[in-house]
Amino acid sequence: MRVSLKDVAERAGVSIKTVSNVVNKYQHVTPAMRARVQEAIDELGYRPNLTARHLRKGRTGIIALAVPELGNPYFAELAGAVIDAAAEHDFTVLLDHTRGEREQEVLVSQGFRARVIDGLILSPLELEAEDLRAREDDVPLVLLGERQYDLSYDHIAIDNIAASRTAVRHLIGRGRTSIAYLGARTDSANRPAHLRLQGWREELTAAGIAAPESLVGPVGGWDRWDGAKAMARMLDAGVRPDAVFAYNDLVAIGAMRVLHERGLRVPWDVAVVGFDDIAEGQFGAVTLTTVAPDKQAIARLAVESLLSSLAHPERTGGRELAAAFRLVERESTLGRR
Amino acid sequence: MRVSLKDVAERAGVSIKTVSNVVNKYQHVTPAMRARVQEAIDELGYRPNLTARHLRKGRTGIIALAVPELGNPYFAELAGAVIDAAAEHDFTVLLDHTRGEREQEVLVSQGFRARVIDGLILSPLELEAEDLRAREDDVPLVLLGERQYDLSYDHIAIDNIAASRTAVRHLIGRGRTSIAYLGARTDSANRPAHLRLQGWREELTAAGIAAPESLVGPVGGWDRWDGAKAMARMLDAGVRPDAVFAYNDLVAIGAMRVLHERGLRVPWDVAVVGFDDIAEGQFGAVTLTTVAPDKQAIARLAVESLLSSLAHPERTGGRELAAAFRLVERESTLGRR
DNA sequence: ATGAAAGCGCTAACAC
DNA sequence: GTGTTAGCGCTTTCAT
Repeated sequence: MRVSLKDVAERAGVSIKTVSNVVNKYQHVTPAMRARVQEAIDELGYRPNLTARHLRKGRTGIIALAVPELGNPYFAELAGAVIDAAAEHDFTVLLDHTRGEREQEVLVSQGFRARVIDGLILSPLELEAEDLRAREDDVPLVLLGERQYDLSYDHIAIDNIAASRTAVRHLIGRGRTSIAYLGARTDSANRPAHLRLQGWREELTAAGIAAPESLVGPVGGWDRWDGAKAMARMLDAGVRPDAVFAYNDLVAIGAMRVLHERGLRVPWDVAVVGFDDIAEGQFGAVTLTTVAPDKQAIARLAVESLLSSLAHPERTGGRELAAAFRLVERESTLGRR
Repeated sequence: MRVSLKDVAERAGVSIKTVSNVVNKYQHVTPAMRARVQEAIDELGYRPNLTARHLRKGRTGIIALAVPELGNPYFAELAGAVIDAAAEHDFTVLLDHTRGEREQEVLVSQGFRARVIDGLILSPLELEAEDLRAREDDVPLVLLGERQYDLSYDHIAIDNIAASRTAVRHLIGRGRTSIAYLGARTDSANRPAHLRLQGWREELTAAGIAAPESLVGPVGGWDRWDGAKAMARMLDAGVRPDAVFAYNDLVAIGAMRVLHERGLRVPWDVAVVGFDDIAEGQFGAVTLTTVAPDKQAIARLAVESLLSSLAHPERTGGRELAAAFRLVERESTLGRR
């Protein structure tokens, strides 16, 4: 069996408490005693049992992060940022993915997948407010992303409407007049993309440009293939926009592939703007202009929100925490020749 | 405070043991008793404290996965596969990243970053055999990837030499005669890419084709920018291969970008093969031919190896477990016009 | 089939 | 400054 505090105490001929004091770097221990205990620790190769410590303190030092899909570079990059932000506070991160399925998201929010955590950061896609209201788990929860629930949980996101308007404004500034939006979810249960769609509509309207439904491309998901299908469907319907604003970079990349296959040149024939600023957009034959959310800030805010909930359990959340974003201009929206 | 077994026992008017029996679905409990206890559980909203259970059982149900960088889609996709494989056995996954730095890898292997885990899956880049030999942590460890240490830890990888030879053979079969290898690490401490480089060399030699050092492109890392720099350097040196075999897809994508910028057309002027089969390779103006390791198999083997170590601690590892791979042919190696 | 009690390894009051 | 002890919530003999 592993060596415990007790073993070390016996070896050093002191009490358990003294060993504990040394291990926990307690101030008031005489140097001589510290040295003696340390020697016993080294000889026995003692390593504290964190599980026991956790049981005693009621904290595990682990927070969970649940995202829809690690295959989406945005979430993979975000996960990396969360791991770093958590490490700053000596927390480790348990990672889970939900495939963007409501059922999985409910399970995660209820703690059925990981129940040894001090807090949970969840990026929901399909989760409903009622699911959250029915939540029985008392582990602190922070929500990420477009969905807004107006419940007593902190919510971290960029201003999606403002970000979308910035993207569309950029396209308008480049002289585009027929700007499609790719990434609308039609099924009533899915509202995440609504803010970005709304921003697209608002900005076009403000500029006095038409925003017909024919320029709104529905998708079944938000991956590259979904973008490709949506773009193909729009073109097949005889709609030929001179610009595309996509829900995210993956959809944009899928759309660009189809435009390429159809002989439409980006940005000359069609300009494209994505959303997320995944590294992939910096490469390819045409680099991608995109809205870049500050992932580090999102990660930091999420972790800090959780830690503050841990420190002050009585303080209910419900805050809207906004992270910054910026538009990164690349080749996909260069001016026409 | 949270409700414990004791609270439920009092409410139901039974002993702790009986409640425990119900919670753990122990067979020999009378239906009536079970119902009574269950009622108390529901009323009080009891949820077992896993930390306490872990302390008692000496297991946490958590395994850790440490990869170099989540920003590399290969590792992100692999992480997703590991999470799924672990979930099959009711384990959750703690994720960490090392940035491919030896120091970080040592810390992780020693358990300094996460010490509440039942096992560790580590994908090292810079870690040395001596680091592993000096390892004091007794948590079961499984190694992933190209590096081979021949120590008493199970190691899971595809046959890198065979995979590389398959890729190079494919290029030769397409009529390419000047095939560059992009992704050699020159600093002596870094050998991960050696197997793939070796495969490249072996296959060319077997085909009677020259494999001059001028066709070996050194890199500082294995990201897109590294691939771009390496390709640019080679072209700047006046070397003009008609094919490129890259260490991984990211390097290949970086190289393709430079080829595009220089007006060299893929696959017509230069064919390109990558390694990893990340989703990104299926899109872009030119889709990428690549060696596809079976990520699900790798994840499954890693998790199973760990569980077997847990079940049989006496059995030392040291096995070489091979996962399958296949060549996925896409546009980047289509025949010449 | 159910109960009593010990103890996993640790921390934190409290005592000396 | 150091020792004693209770107890975190659970599982697990051992009784009954």
